[in-house]
Amino acid sequence: MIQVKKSNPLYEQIYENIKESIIKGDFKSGERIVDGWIAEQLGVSRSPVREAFRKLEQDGLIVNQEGTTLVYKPNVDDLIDLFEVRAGLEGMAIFLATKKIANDELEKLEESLVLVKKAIKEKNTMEVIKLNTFFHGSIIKISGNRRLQEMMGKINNLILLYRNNFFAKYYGDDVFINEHYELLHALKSGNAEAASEKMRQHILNDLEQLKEKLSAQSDNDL
Amino acid sequence: MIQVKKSNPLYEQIYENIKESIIKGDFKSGERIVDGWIAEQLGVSRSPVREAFRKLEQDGLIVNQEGTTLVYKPNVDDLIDLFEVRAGLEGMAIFLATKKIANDELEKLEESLVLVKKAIKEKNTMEVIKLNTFFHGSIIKISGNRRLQEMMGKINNLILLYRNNFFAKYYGDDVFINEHYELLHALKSGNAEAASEKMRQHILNDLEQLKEKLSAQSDNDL
DNA sequence: TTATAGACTACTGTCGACAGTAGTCAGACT
DNA sequence: AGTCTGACTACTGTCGACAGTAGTCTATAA
Repeated sequence: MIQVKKSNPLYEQIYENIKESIIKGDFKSGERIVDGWIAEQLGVSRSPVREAFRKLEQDGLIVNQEGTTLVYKPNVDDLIDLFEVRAGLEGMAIFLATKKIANDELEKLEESLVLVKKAIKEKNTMEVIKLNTFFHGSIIKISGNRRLQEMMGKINNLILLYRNNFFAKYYGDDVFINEHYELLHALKSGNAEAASEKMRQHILNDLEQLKEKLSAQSDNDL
Repeated sequence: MIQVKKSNPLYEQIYENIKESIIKGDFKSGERIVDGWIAEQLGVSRSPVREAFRKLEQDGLIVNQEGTTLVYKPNVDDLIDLFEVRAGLEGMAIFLATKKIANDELEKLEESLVLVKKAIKEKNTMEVIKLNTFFHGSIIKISGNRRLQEMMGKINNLILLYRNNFFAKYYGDDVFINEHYELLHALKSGNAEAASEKMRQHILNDLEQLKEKLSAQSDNDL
């Protein structure tokens, strides 16, 4: 069977492209972006760029303000909202995951916690973030709920945007590792309600720490 | 101060317009829709319609399939996912609401439950649905989390779409009223964790009932 | 009769153009 | 000097046009 890769429409490619640029920080938060500029830069007409804009708008990554469009600029209140939503969704994710997680998946999670302890000792921040993301991401995936995965993807983009702009290297205090162990334990024991409640608390704790950091460096007028 | 209403761009109006048409069922689930048709019908060009499409696509109300676009057709698996997400979000909503609900808001909720009992007795289905929606919607609003409200709005649209297409008159068994009383009680007592857990169970129970109805009338090939 | 090529059709994705508008700047008037 | 007016500019929203393509129908060939 011959397969031909028929490339995605431009507006899709441009959508992905801009999305990445925003998350990476190439387009800065609050900055203005103009369809014409991007069109010119990419050597295409404005139509597909505008269609990409509409998708980004719906993702919340760009905002329309009286005709001009700006890159989404997270503010503290919104960040809190996002974390709370995250707490709700991930709480549900682990609730579901508890009921269907396989042994090898449990082992992988446990391994990642061992690695994280090592990375913390070595002060390897990037590795810590990566493993932390892996831990949360795994549970979301194991939940098996596609909608939930999709929504968490979008939420994480927005939170990431915030972190990239203000706390590039932040990964919370090291208490999270203990909480991760507790989560793992709840997963093992099969107590979905307990796991869910722990996850919510874990994420809300993370939020509290973030808030403290925020008030500590409130010179960043958010 | 003179105020001039500068009307929204066409693509916004068209977006709202189509969204409503889909939810109301004027465009049927799974049906094909073509930008050109809508453009012609509205007497505009295809550009704003296409931009509206991109927004709808991001909402999940329409789906792109190899170049053609179809109205989203809910299937059972997806409905389950949606309900689980709903359970997560509304669980969080009541968790937050518990901590900030005012007395008059509690009273209004209680009133609505009294009215619902009456409506059930009178077999006034529309009224039951309306009050039920009010109960859940109030809690979401009281949570004060704008993101959560927004996301629940979209989820409810998708669920509504399902109901409109398959269970126009369904509102679950009457047990829900007892569960609503329990939720109210948890709200009053200020026990956020308990309220949250109850809400999740309440919604998952609702899902179970829906599933039963589904298998009962499985002639609807979803 | 079935299969195949060719014409026709309808739709998608993209383009370039244009009107309206908000903002900027320079020059004229007080 | 300050401010008002008008020209100029840049951007947004919308339009009509067109190429490419997938699907349908018809007529011809095996």
